[in-house]
Amino acid sequence: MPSTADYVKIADQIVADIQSGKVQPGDKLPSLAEMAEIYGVSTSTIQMVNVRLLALRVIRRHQGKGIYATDPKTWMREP
Amino acid sequence: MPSTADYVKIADQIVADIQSGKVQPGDKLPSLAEMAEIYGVSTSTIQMVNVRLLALRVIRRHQGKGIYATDPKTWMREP
DNA sequence: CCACATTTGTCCGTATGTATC
DNA sequence: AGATACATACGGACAAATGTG
Repeated sequence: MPSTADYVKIADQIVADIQSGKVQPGDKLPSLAEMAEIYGVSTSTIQMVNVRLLALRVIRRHQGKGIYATDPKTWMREP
Repeated sequence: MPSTADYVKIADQIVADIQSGKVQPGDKLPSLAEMAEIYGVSTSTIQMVNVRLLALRVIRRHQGKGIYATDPKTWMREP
């Protein structure tokens, strides 16, 4: 049984939080350091989460400001 | 002008190579070490490329074997 | 305008694990 | 058993953007 990687699990969790409305589009997510603390991983792992979520357009990053949730309507989806 | 990151440029180039037919679905891509050599970056950067391309389903990775191109018809796309 | 702290952005090197050949 | 190759995670270094004082 191939267990899912931490960075995929964390990314999926964030996706679920936005889809459920727990996190609203435009909301600022915790900082890199805070997320590393929350999920018990390094900031490097959180960066992989961000690369994944950015490719899917689930988040937008603004250097020096923060990371923000987008509208699920704009997400990438299967063909 | 925001300069694009290396890992995004490399990922986009691989996407273009598949879309143009230069790389066919099912083709094996160069190994991590070879790609790092080809593009003049570290294997860590190539891993970021893979995280991005995997999220978009442009590649499939098979541990111990290699990395393979998928059919563009199965890629993620905008809504 | 300048100095500083905070935060994200990118890249690198390394260690360890797992799958394949 | 050994070599090769991908998979994941970590820590560090430096840059760039922002906000505050």
